[in-house]
Amino acid sequence: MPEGPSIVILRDEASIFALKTIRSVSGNSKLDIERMRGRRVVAIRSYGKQLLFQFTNFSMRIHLLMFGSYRINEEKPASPRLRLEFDNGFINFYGCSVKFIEGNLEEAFEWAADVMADCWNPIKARRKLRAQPGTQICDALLDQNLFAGVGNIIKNEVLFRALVHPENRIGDLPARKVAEVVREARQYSFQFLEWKRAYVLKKHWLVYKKKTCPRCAGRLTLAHLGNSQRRTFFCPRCQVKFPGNSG
DNA sequence: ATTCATGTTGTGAT
DNA sequence: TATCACAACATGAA
Repeated sequence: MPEGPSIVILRDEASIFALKTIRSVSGNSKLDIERMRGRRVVAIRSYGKQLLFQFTNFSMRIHLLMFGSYRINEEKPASPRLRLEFDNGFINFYGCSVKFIEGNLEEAFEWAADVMADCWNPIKARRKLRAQPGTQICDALLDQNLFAGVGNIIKNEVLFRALVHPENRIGDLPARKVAEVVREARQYSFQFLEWKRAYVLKKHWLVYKKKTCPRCAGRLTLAHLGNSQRRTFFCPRCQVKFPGNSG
């Protein structure tokens, strides 16, 4: 479920509750979720992997983590962490993290860092990457301050599409390659969104959970790489490792 | 049946 | 003080 494009789909589905008033609140969240009762939803937004219900002086943030789920106008046999009821229906969230964000939402996030956002700023992303030459590119793609919304599937697919070996340090990549990774991060995320909407995402994976390189037909490598130690699928033949200058 | 994974946060140790 | 390893949460697929 929960990489940026999936949250965009959730946001769109939840948008039937934008500008509506919350009539009833329940759930097993330990927070003071009652504070939302009677309040009007000013906007339903997303930032990276987070869904946001914006109210007048605060916002409520849902993060589905790895296995969180939701239902709109539909029950499922589990107790919701949070349930919001409106005049036109309800939404349930399960197994997720709920948080309140006080004050102005505009200042709460760097909106231009969200790969799905209209205001996504690739130049800023490149500048931030350049500022950390020692970081491995596989870690950089998962850094939500650099690429909010990019998760492990997108990471793997982007690196393959750009033909970049995951263990390259940013400082060893030619500027053109850095730009390509940034461009692919945005482009593939939207491709992911379209395929997910059409329920055909998985069949379009080129390396994630795959065994064979679609380009050279060689065996793909699976390793837990980078600081994050997340699963990384890559073709050791097609994805280039650029030489560092320290040897 | 058991293990693992599309993710993040908090805690306690070092 | 900073960094790090680990636990916790939750659920479906292999």
